[in-house]
Order: sequence, then C-alpha cells, then structure tokens
Amino acid sequence: MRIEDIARAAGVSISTVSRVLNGKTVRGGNKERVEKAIARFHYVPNLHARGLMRKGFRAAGLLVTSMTNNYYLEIAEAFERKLRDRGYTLLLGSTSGSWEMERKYLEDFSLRGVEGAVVVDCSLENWENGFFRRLCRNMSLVLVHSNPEIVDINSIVIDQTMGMRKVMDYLWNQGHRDIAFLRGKTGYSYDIKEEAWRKFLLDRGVVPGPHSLLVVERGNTEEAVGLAEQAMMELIGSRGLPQAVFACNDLMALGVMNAALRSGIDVPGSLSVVGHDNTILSMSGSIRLTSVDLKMPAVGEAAADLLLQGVEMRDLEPRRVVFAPELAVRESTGRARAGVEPNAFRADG
Amino acid sequence: MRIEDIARAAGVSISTVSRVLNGKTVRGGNKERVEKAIARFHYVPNLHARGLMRKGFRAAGLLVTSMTNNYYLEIAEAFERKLRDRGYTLLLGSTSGSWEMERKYLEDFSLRGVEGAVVVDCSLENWENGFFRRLCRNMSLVLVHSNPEIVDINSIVIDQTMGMRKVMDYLWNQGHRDIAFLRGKTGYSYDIKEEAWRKFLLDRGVVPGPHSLLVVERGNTEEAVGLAEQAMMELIGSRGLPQAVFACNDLMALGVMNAALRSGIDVPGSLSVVGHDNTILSMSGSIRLTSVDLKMPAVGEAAADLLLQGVEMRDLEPRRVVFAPELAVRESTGRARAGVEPNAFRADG
DNA sequence: ATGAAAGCGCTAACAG
DNA sequence: CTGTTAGCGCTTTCAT
Repeated sequence: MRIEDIARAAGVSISTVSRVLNGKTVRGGNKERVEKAIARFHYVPNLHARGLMRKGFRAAGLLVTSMTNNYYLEIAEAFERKLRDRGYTLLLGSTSGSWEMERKYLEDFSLRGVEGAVVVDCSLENWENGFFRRLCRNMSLVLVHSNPEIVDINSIVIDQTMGMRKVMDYLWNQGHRDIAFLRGKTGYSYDIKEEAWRKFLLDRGVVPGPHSLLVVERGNTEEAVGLAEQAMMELIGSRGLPQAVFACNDLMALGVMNAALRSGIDVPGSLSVVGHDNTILSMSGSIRLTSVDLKMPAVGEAAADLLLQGVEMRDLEPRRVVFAPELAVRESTGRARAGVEPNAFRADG
Repeated sequence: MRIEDIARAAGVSISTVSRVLNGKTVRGGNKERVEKAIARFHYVPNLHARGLMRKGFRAAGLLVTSMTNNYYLEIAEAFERKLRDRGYTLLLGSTSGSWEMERKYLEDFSLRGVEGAVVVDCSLENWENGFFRRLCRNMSLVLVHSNPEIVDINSIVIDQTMGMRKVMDYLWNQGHRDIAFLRGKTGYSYDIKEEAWRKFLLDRGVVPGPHSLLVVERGNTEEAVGLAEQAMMELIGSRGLPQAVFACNDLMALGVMNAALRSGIDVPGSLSVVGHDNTILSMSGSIRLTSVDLKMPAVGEAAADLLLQGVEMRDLEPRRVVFAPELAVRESTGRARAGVEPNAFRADG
C-alpha cells in the first residue's frame, strides 16, 4: 500500500495525499476523500521514504548497564516521558557494563539515525579512546557518571563523593566514630565511595582499620543480601560490633539488617545502618532503611533536557550538570550507642 | 556526507562503497581504500535511504505498563537480548495502564515501521474494539496477558489461575484451611486471583468469609508495604490470626511479614505467608518469602520467538503459548499451626 | 489549491 | 570484481 494507491482511490494526485498526510491546506472535499481512503486501506506511510526528505528520525537511545536494576529504570521512565512529550521515541539497550557492548549499541543507534543518546554509568574506556568524542559529531551525546575528569562531553555528574560526605557528616554528628564500610569487589562507584569514607575519617584523626572494610564478591546481585549478612556476622564475631555500617547499596544494607536481627542487635539502638540508592528495598523492611537518594528521576529529566538542547543547537559548549545526592533518613539510624571507647576501634588498624 | 563523497575520496564507484558497507566481496585494495575514507570522514550511511530499499527497520516495540516495576523489566531484558542477537533494536514505551496511551504508542511504533511489537498486560479495550486485530496487518503483534478469551491474536498467556491453584494446593496440603487473601483495589489480575482463591476453598467446602479478604487502596506502589501491614494488623485485631495469608504481590506480602514481626507472630510457625511475582523483594528479608514465580525471562524469550516467527512468515495462524507459574517455596511457609478449629473461620463469613 | 516532476541517499539488477 | 542505472515511497518545488 503506497501513497499512489491512496491517490488513485481518492481520485487525486499523490501530492494532494501527501499534503493531507502533512496537515497542509487542502480543499475540504479532497481532504475528506483522502482521509476516507487512508482509513479504508489502513494505509501507513513508509517511514523511510518520509525520513529521506524530512531528515531526522526523532528518536533517542538510552544505554544502561542492566535493565533489571530498578534504579536505572527510574532514569529511563523520566527520560522517556520527557522525550515522548516532544515526539521522540526511546531506543533502549543494556550493556552489562561492557565497554565493547556500549560501543556496539552506540554505533547501532548512530546507524539508526537517532538524534541523540544518553549513556548511564558510561565506561571510562570509550571516553579515553576518544569514541565518545567522535560520536558527538553524529549525535547529541549525554553521559551520566560520577567522574569529575570528564569535562569535554555533555554530562550529568552524580557527585557521589558529596553523597558520601552527607552520610558521614550525618553519622558523625550523631556521635558515630566507628563506622564500617561495606562494598562489592569491583566497580568505580565502590572505589570513590570508599575513598570518600576513608578521607572523611582520616581528616578527623580516625584511622579506619582493615577490619572496618568489608568486601563481598558480588555486590550487585540478589546474592548480595546473603553475602553481606555473612560478612557482617563475621565482622561481629571477629572485631566486635561497630557503631554504624555504611553499605554501598540497599541490597547489602539489608544483609546487614538481617545479620543484626538474627544476632539480636537493636537497630538503630546499638547499630546504625545506612544504605545507598534509596530503592524500594529501603522501604520494604520492618525497619525502614536510611539510604542515599540519587534522585534518578531528576537525572533522567536533566539528561533529556541536555540531549534535546544538543539536538536543537549543534556544537554547543559541552555542559555539565551536577547532581548532589540527598540522604533519606529513616528508622535504621540514630545516635551512636554509648560506651564505645573513642579510639577502641583504632586498635584493629 | 554521502556515499558519493566516499566513492570520490576512495576513487571508486558508489556501488563499490555500497558493497563494502554491506560486507560483499570487493577487491582487497579497494576495500581498504574505502574503509579508510569512511573512517577519515566518520561517514555513517543514511538509515532511511538504506531502509527504503532493504525493507524493514529491524526493530521491535515493547510496551509495559510501568518501567519501574522490576518484574516487567525482566521480560524486557530477555526480550531485548533475543532480539539483539537477530539484529533488532528495542523501542520501549510505558503506558501507565491506559489503553489510549497503549494505542498511541502502538500507532507510533507502526508509523516508525517496526517489524513487530509485544504488549505486556495489554488492555482489554484495544482487543474489544478491534484495534489489535487491525494492527496485525501492519506488524507482528504479540500480547502477554492472562485472559483465556483472547484466542485470535498471538499471545503469551500467563495462567495465573493455575499459579493460584499451585499456591492453594501447597497450603492446603500443609494443613492450612484458614487462608486470607490480600489484594489491591482494582486490576484484572487481582480479580482472577481472588476468583481462583475463592473457588478453591468453596470446592472444598470452605466458605471464605469477608474478613478473610483484605483490600488495600494502592497495591502496586511502595506504599503498598505500609498499607498491607496496617490491613494485617487490623485483621489480627478483629478476627484473629489466620493460618496463612496470600498476598497478590511481594510488596504486600512484605507488609504482612512486617506486621507479624511487630506482633511477635512466628513465621512460618504460627503464620504462613505467600507472595507473588518472585521479585528481589522476596529474597531480601531475614525470612525469605515463598512466592509465585511468573518466569518472566522465559516469557520475554517466548514473546521474542513468537514475534520473530510472525515477521518471517506473515499471516500464520494466531498462536498461544501458555506459561504456568511455579511456586518458589522458601522460609515464610510451613505446616499449618495446630489448634485452629477446623471451621472456626467460617463464623466470620 | 492542485498536479507533474525532480530528487532525498542508498541498494540491487544488469552489463561489462 | 566493478561501474552504470533504475528504482525504493515520499516531500517539495514549480508551474498551472
């Protein structure tokens, strides 16, 4: 079914059909006849033929490292809504954290003629090897990350160091000094959080001992709950109970909560627990978790804005929008328990 | 930058460039020259011009009712992976459960020339008004739902009634007779679960009383946990503790668990709790939830298969693939507590 | 307001 | 193996 068939059926020229299709002025009678023919044949104009003349596909790609991580999808939802309002469609891909896949997807998006793309938790590799920069010539690219070095490409920067400072400030002000840190084995975002934790304590004359640092093998799968629980049990057994534990995500924080529950430790009376990402998990337990809120919906909107801006005015200066996480204080944290030797925990260092 | 520019730069004809682009046999020397030119100019072939000849866009749409519901995204992930392997790209949309939006998205997908689309938890409206059937002429459509009536369109049917029977069979065999049912206010999937619960009991001579049916206002948001907890507390206060509670999703089941914990009720010793959807929530508590596993990744794969099949051979008979949920038995369920008058709970009816 | 005709940038026959 | 050429289905001048 082509435009020609409609033209014939309506007894007009293809130009007239085209005009109807594009909402241009056409005589009433003709317009009606054409619309009737279109409806009768369920005619759908060919996308590619239109695109060839009109330029632009009105689509944008979104790349996340995992689709089943709720917290990425909060970006996706906000991003999609905003795009949709402007007539754009969302192409979605999931990289599993591999920079090669990231590149493959982005190349595919580019081939498919997207106006732009945003990459959440983008790889460092594709920045270092110049791929992102090259891509910018073909589309409006927006990176979402926590790396202060990347300044030459449109970015939404999530200031995780600031987020950590808020956590530590809060705990410190509540009297906590012996604050354990629980992380997954590998990942840039674990690294910068650990660094911020360490620095905060060192700046205040507290040396975080090796036993205050807990590492679980896979911090980001459902096993993380069990692994974190186990790690916490071992910690309690070996060096005693810290005043507080910060976990790099809610999954692990829940593991800590479970360990406390099993050991009869009162949260937050004897132990404060802080999670990260403010997922639904933090709201689901009987003691609701204090957690770091990355404000992903806002990030998604900002990413859409930046992308759209890039589409409308090409080769603008690369911009950076910095998001500071907030601490959502709930029931799992409170004043530090008394009776902890101020420097007792230094002994394990 | 067009193919012609590359041809000129490489000193060959546009056909040769086209051949290189499409991986056809070209003399070594020419191939290299063309590739060099492509790289030098960062040439990206025009999508629409290609699509015009090649037909098909190699893309498929996926429509869910919410992106932030983990359990839909499990379909998305599996679906996307399978499509990607065959060179397809995923367009994603979220309908918020509105049939008008569902239609709008589907029309847009169609306009964009997708080969097919799958609609998860599709609306009844667009089936009844014939929209889905019409759409089938333009693309390969796959519906994912639990409605046994829909037989004229490719469907993945999730047999929730069967899932409920498995739950009830299991509980019944564990000696439970007084089984409460917890649902959200509105939704087809709540309705069919309730019906299955009621029928199962009635078939066995048990009349489920009105106090065994708990309804919370919003069953699918994060508030559901708190609302369910509250509802459970009221239930315990008013008509006493049932032997078991089935909740229509893990969120509400967790609310029940929290109520039990606060009331000092032993789970599963005094109360068995069953959730639904088998989300990560069911694995996160200190007592891991028994939950109904809908096997969403498998559903996603099956949907991709059906869609691809429809693309390859048009106007095939509409097919139906039925998925029977499994019960993932964990720690929140066990044998019914003794000392419950066999028919005591009838009294509340 | 309308129709004829010229492309949009590419792929696929076809002939060499 | 390579170049020439005819479309793919639409939008858009340009006359009328």
